[in-house]
Amino acid sequence: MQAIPTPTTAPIHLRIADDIRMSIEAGRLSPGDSLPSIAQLGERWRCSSGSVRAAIALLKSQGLVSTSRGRAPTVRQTPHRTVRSSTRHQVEKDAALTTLDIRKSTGEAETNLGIPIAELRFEATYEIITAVELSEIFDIDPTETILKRTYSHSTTDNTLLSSSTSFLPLRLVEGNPALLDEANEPWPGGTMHQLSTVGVEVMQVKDYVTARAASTVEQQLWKTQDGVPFLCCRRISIDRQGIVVEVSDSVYPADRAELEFITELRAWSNTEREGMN
Amino acid sequence: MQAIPTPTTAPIHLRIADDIRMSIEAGRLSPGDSLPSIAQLGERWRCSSGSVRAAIALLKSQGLVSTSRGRAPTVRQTPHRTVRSSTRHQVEKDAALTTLDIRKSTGEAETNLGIPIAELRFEATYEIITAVELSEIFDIDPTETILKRTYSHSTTDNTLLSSSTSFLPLRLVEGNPALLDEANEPWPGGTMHQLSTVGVEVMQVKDYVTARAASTVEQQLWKTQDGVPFLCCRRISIDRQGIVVEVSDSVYPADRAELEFITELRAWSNTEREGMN
DNA sequence: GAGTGGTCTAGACCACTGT
DNA sequence: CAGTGGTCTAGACCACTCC
Repeated sequence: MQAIPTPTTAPIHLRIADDIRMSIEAGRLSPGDSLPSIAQLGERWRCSSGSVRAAIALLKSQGLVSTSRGRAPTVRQTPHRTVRSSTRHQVEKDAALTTLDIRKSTGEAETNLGIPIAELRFEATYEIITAVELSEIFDIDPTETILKRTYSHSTTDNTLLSSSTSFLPLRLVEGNPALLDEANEPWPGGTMHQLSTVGVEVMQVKDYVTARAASTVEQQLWKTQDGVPFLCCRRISIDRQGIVVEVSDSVYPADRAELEFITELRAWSNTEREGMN
Repeated sequence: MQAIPTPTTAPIHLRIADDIRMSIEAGRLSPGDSLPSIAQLGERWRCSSGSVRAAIALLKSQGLVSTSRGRAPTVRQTPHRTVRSSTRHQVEKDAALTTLDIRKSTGEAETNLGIPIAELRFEATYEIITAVELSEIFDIDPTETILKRTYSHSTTDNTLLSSSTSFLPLRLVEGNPALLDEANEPWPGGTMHQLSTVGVEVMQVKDYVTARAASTVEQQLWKTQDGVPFLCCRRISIDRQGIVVEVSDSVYPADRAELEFITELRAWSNTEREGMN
């Protein structure tokens, strides 16, 4: 990550972008500050506006700069990241066996996204599909049926705030018809309680995290800026018998989200500790 | 994520990009396939090559398409993702109290990046800094000293394969002078064993994961393509007394890495389970 | 209304790939 | 060598912001 000076033989738009990037990293430009206008940069670097635009476009795709019509480019303001913790798994499990009131209130704590509830829209859609690619992960036949549930929260002006998809083998949940009706959402206590109604206790949760660039549609739905990637999280829930009972996919705009995972380690025994060094 | 048709009033480069994206998502174009050349697309859409270039640039920044000089653009091949599991934390802790031979071999298993060892270059650099922004997380004075250690693996042709930075309060480790000499790296057994030599047992590890777009320098160092974001992982290790003993930052190109975190849940007691319904 | 960025064009030159 | 993408220019028109 050392500072390799951009060679003077490099394309002009890369040299311009590098110069601006260095100004930002050195603190000569702070978040919110305006850059020189494209025309001014073109004069300073003695090049056409097209080359300056290419430089600005690069910085936008790297998340360093924002632009909008009629205003000079600005150094991007990064929003605060909300932490989502894996401790929710245990909290939800603990709440699953409590009263309706407690389940309701823990659910509300979870969906607190810093927006007044009145301006929040919740949506849940149920659909029955065949396993196909999910058959491997559930270890079932590709022709078996699966309940696919999609959840989202958005503001009243249609900005997505959360989005996830959950898959449950239909055979597992059809014992309780209430679990097949999306009108029962939001279900107090969430999936952990839903599964408890058909005798399933989740003992282990595996989270798989990666990231990818945003598509144009995602940028519109979440109202994210250029250069903001998405975190993709696949959660696999496993029951007492080691059977995969739920698979859930979530996405988070990476400029607003941070995922916390806590690993408790087994203590060294005293005899081991004595032999240390 | 539904298919909103791009309006015919939208800029031409967005319509072109959307059309190509739909062809890829519908499977009419498979990874590795060539797209029409920029000139051909310009004829088909009756627009200048500049607009087609803008469309292709957008698809590149979204990770869908690759280009290189002299060849038509192609649908990008996604490399396989290597899983890095949080179970390593326990494995390293268990190994810390074993023999030198076992510690060496578990270390080798960890650094197996699918590259012959002979073509792998390991680098470790030690440096002593003052805490400044890290003082809060370590709960120490900003003027206290910290051992900063940077690690990297690269191929013989200078492509980064792994990169991480570790911070240890100097006061914690200066009891063992061997811990202050980078010539002792790679240390068999890693940080867990190093800490054991000064009587520290890590009981809890917290991982914080987010992502951001790649900078130009990172793209060169890791030889990643446009549109590949980086996963950023901050690991905080906590000892028996609840004190933060290590902070470690790692980055991973998101097209090659997937992080696994396993959460074991406490069982419901039998009396609780009987009340289920 | 002056200044800004966004879109688009037509054309030039260069570097690289394949045959 | 023909065809490809990468860089760069000069200029046009439009949409938007701010004074």
